[in-house]
Amino acid sequence: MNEQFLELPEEKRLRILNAGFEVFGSNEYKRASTDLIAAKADISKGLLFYYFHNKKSFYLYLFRYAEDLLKQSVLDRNFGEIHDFFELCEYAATRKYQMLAQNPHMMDFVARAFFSQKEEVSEEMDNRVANAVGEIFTAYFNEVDFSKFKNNVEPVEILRMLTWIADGFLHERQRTGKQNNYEALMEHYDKWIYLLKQVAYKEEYLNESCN
Amino acid sequence: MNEQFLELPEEKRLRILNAGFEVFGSNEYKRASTDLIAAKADISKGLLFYYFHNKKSFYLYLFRYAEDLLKQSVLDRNFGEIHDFFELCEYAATRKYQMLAQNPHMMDFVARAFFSQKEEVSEEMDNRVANAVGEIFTAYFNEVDFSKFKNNVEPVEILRMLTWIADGFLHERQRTGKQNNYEALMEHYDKWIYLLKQVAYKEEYLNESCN
DNA sequence: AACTGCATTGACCGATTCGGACAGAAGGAG
DNA sequence: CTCCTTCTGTCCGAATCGGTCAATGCAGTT
Repeated sequence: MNEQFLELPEEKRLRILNAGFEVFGSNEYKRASTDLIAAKADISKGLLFYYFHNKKSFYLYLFRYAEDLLKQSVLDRNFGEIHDFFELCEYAATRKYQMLAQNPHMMDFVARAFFSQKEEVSEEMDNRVANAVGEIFTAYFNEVDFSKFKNNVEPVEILRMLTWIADGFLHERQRTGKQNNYEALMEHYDKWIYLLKQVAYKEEYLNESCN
Repeated sequence: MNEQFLELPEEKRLRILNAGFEVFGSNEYKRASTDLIAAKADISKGLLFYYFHNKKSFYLYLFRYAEDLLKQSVLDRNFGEIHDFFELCEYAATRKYQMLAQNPHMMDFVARAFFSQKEEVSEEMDNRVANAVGEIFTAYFNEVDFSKFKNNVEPVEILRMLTWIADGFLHERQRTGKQNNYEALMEHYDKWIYLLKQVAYKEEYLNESCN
């Protein structure tokens, strides 16, 4: 990468990055053409290759950029102060879907990068991906009071159900071209939490405030 | 389509169809190359174009073929005799995922055909898709006794949650390269039904046999 | 053996697309 | 005007694709 790229006015820099996220996010690597990226960024292809020596180095720059942004967004420390399982779920979901709402193309890019196997970039990717995933989930639920759960209910199972429901909800709305999907999601989220809390928590914990 | 295609020995005919499902199922239309289809079917490209005059007509033949198979599979009439909501859910899921297990490539193809917008085939597709979807869900839950539900619980919400959980489960296992995904799914399915029944049904219906 | 008719092959073609190179325009600073 | 950096648009060789077609193989008939 040409260092001068970092000196660019932010508006232009983001235009280029977002064009990359969009095109790499909706096409596989080989078919994501630099022509299209340059067009979406409203610059010439020559300039794109002036800042990034070749296609692959641009792609890898985008990946590291997204990686940083994601880490930075996930690893705020507020979650350490939340002790109720469902409260923490809701907090995490809020943050996750806020980010999705703000950077749709970036998340497309990340999702695709995740699943790109056997492509020309994958060699360099595989290591990075493996790391980025594991780091997160270990610490997250450390401060939660699991004694509220019934003995025969596995908290992690409830978490997975909740995640799948939210993702399914979102996926269906996107498929049918709906709007305001993230707002709608968080509206439903409380309801799902309420239902799952019924079956997961011991009775004496069911009446806690859920604002 | 060349009528002689139908006269082919079944093994060869299915080889060609499955190659088409696989390649169209994992690439978008333009990038799904007839070279690759012919190679996977173990025939020459010339022969493929001998049976199907061009790429598009082959694609459309595959779509109609899949459409027929799906309808035929969904519209058996057993579901009319099931009156318990969760029993019917499980029955439908079993059939759905049996089909998925047997025809993975075909379902990839269908899924992709669903989402292909603005591609060269889409004009011919849009009508067919719209029809195929609506026909199914209206009749399905007609014979179910909804009086078992608590008043503040919406059956359709429970169904959606169940569907999303199952799809999420399956997607995660496929993503992580697991095996025997459909068997594992149906093992978990009972557990999810049990949990959701707790919150959905009135108390007097909770002790029914669930074999 | 020779002929016939059809299934099947694979080399080939023109069109398109792509990554990348490069000559030079544009434009500000002195 | 000159110099320098930024930026453009065109061009090229390589690869890929849908589709064609002359040639081949091969079963059946005479």
